[in-house]
Amino acid sequence: MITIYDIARVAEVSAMTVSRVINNTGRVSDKTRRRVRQVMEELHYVPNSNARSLVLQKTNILSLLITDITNPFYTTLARGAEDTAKRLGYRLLLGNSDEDYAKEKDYVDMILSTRVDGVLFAPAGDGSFSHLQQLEQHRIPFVLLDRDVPGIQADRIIGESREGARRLVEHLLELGHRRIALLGGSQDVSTARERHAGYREALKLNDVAYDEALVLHLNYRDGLNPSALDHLLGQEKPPTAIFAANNFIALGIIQSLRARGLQVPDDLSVVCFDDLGFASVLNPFLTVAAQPAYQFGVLGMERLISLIENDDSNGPRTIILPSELIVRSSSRKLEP
Amino acid sequence: MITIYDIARVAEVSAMTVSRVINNTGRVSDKTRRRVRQVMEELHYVPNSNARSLVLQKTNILSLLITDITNPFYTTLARGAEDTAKRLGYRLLLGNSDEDYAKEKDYVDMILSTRVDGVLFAPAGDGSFSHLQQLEQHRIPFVLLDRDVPGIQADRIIGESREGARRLVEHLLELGHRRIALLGGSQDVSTARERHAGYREALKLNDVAYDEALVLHLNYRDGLNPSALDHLLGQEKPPTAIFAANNFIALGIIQSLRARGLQVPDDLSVVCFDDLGFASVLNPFLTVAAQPAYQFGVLGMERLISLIENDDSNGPRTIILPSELIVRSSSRKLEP
DNA sequence: CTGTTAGCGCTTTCAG
DNA sequence: CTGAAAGCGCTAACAG
Repeated sequence: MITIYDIARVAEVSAMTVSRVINNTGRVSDKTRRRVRQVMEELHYVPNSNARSLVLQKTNILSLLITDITNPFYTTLARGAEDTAKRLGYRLLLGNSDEDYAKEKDYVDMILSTRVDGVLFAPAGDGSFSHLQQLEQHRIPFVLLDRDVPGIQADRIIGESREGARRLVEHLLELGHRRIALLGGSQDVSTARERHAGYREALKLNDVAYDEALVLHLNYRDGLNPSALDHLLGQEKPPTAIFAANNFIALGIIQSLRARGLQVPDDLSVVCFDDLGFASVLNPFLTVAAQPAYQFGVLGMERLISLIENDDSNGPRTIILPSELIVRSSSRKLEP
Repeated sequence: MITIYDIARVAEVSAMTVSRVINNTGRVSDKTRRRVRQVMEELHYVPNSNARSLVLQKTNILSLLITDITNPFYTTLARGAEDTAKRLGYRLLLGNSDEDYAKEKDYVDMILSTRVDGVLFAPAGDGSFSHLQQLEQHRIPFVLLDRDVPGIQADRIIGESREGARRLVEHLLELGHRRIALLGGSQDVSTARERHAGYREALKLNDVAYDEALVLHLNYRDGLNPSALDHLLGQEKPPTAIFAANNFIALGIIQSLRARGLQVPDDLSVVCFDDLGFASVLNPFLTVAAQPAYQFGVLGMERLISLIENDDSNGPRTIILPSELIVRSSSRKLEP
């Protein structure tokens, strides 16, 4: 591996001068600068950023931690984050926690030992608290993405989960539905709680009683098991519509319904939070509250970098991104 | 930031002993080991992997370079790569070239300066040659993913593009189609060439003349512009079916067709290479040659790591992954 | 404008 | 079983 000393020797200058040329820092005569540059090219020199990081105490690496690399919401977000990191001159270390606290913990340890300059952190849930504390302890700047974690003071980019949920449910109410099931996420996750709250709010505003029998708390990745579905549909007054707290839960329930011969929206209407990316282009089917996933990534990354570079810390800032109600064909008017 | 010297001081040993405890190397008495461990915990010590990398000349970082982070083929692949890297104890630096040689070059420079231990490289095309040469020059092990680059000798994981294409076209031929258009990828990309070859092969085997007027070379990301489509459909004998060289080209053409009031498969059949992930679950519509994307990531990563750890270089090895023909409803029998 | 010295945090010798 | 010295590749601080 060739080092600045190698080019220093060949170019007949000191290593320091080479360093100056590389970083465009300090004054170097045009003549030596040119000579050094040429030798660097000839020897195919590439700076060693580990050595650089070690002395500068700055790695120029940022980490993006997401909970489900399969979900178009997060991949779109990742794209926004990646584009922005690249644009602003940072490298990106990717982590995928699979909604699993143990995996998340592993990544936090990796992140710590890598001495990344900052973390874009989509937490698995409230249990991420201790992981975020670790980051705080080590003074690693981070921005929370998509989900809030009680007890953590930090910059964050979050969606209007409650309002979005309310609008989705109100849409169903307007279509005449009164028995609306909520397939919610884990109560451990802030967005799931908010969407639950939005659901209740919509019912209340429209004088529809809240019925526990219509509410299930699931996992954003796995969805629903068959017997729970049996139970839900086997009630005296079964639901005529379903609000799924995210896209994957919706996909799961639609499949399960089909598997037992029920059609959407003919037999049940289904709406959900988060769009499906290009899948919705191919087949505009699901009625959704679409979040600006790409913007989550861009804004989060910009905020993180400004936090790092400008020590921009006049109190943590929260950016709230609205969602858009997109009515498609998975929801329909309830026949009397 | 706390270092081994800090814990050495508190534990009243030398830094070297601390290092030995961290790495479980050399002999250290149980008593000191325990004491050191305890101090590490108390002080929340986390090793600095930059310092470590610098002396060890090994970073434990691998890079995954893909060409389109939006495409489910690559995100699924990324998931396989990420899972495997984590399982085998490596960190993953992600890069997305957007099928753009300039961006790819930037990432290669980043990779070089990061001194990653290896690269999983899905090249943008034949023009990636010089980038791969750079890696060779710096003795960075890499595995080629999905696409081949003429002139580069390396391990690679590629799909059976030609056979997959042939089967898709034969499927259309069996349905009675004779005027089959190819919306191919750039001739700069090995998979596009192979799929083109498979298309010709299928026609030839079935005594159908190859007609240049039915063949377009596009970009895997962007697809087709409207005037080209006009031209294609405005021919004397327009196509009755379309073979799209990848999923995104297929999505684009289906949208364009819809935009001018044509229905798939009623007016034209459409088939393509690569599946659409969960989109196909929601709506099993497109007839495709599905590639085992996750396996691409897993096998590529395993191969790369074995290359690094076992210097497993009795000649580069090529792993060829088959694709599966999945017939769905976007292709149908041609009415006489 | 250019060079020397010291040190970032760690591990590899080599001694004890 | 434990420690001292040297160096990985680079840059900040200070001289000249």
